[in-house]
Amino acid sequence: MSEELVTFFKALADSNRLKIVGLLAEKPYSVEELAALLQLKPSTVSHHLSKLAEAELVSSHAESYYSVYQLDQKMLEQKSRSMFSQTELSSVAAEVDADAYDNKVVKDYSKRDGSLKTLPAQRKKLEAILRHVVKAFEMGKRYSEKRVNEILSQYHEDTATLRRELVGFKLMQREGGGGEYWRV
Amino acid sequence: MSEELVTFFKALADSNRLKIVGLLAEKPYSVEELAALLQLKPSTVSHHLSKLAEAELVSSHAESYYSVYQLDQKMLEQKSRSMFSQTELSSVAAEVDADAYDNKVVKDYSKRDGSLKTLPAQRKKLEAILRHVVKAFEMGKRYSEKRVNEILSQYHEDTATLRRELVGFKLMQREGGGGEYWRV
DNA sequence: AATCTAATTCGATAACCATCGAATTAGATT
DNA sequence: AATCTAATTCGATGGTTATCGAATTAGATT
Repeated sequence: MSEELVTFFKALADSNRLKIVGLLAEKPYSVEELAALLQLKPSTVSHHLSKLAEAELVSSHAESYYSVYQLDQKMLEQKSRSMFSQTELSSVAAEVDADAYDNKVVKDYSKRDGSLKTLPAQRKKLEAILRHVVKAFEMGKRYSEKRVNEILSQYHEDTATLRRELVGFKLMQREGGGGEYWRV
Repeated sequence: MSEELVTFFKALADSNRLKIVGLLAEKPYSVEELAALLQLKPSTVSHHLSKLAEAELVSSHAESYYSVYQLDQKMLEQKSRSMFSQTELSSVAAEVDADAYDNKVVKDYSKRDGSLKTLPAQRKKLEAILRHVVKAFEMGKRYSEKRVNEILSQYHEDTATLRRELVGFKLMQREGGGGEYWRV
């Protein structure tokens, strides 16, 4: 889950919190000192520190009256190294529904009964539609051109175009002369 | 100015924008495609992309109907390398008023007339007060103990403690026998 | 030229969040 | 034990921002 990454960036997406990190990079400070330096109230600084702690960027220990906060340098280095690694980025991308685009195109171009209003002019959208349409054919089964047209006609009257494009986009194949089609 | 850093982190501090970055890491996408994939409206995605562009994380070019956005990998690498460098961190810290802590302590312990309500019990605060008090003495000039007490008395009646602590914290020095003091 | 299509901009709304002050808690000093 | 101090928590408030729908713009296709 990329929740952790969001927490990390949110923690640093505030100028006062960045200043806190900058100060703690020099040496540890108590809440009171930070508040005085940043000219904020202790309660506000406490709030900021809890956000930084949630991202594991700082930790604290008691020291007489004070709770002294220090920067977790390890975390900082680790994050800056791994943050934009290929694995990290693709794990974030993995969270999106890869079919959402096709689904939307199909939805936009379909009528209530499942037939198509029109055939999209744009290649990408046409391809999405064809990926949908081709599901009407069973894998490994052979169809005559007549049967193909019957099936396609439930989507759109222009079965010739659909048939041609399905082959063109290599979603179906046609045997040289016999006029037999199959899904690939 | 750390404004740039804040912009950078703010740009990534949103889960949908992170997903966009994750997707663009694979390949370029149009606004419409991103909107379908994230199940957001194009106007919303446009908004997100403009934030990412402001941080120079993405750029776009027109392509037929679409404006196709791509990730600026250079920027990503550069940022992840320099983000937490010592120079970057200390430049952020440099924006805070280093005297703000002393000023606050002095303010908290001073009455309207400039004299001190009490002497702080905590070392750090006492030190801040002493750094303030010592300014009443000219650099390079010598003072008799009697004169020192006169000057200190405008801050607090316990001149003996003040005098002793000023020497203890090495803000003033005292000649062995003669009883002369000077600021250091 | 007329028409589409996608992108952007704008205004409105709801959710989020930084900040504060007051009240409470935790802990140390006396 | 009583008192003091700093930290935290809580509630309220004002400012920010993610999201949407409508209107507009920019550009390509016909």
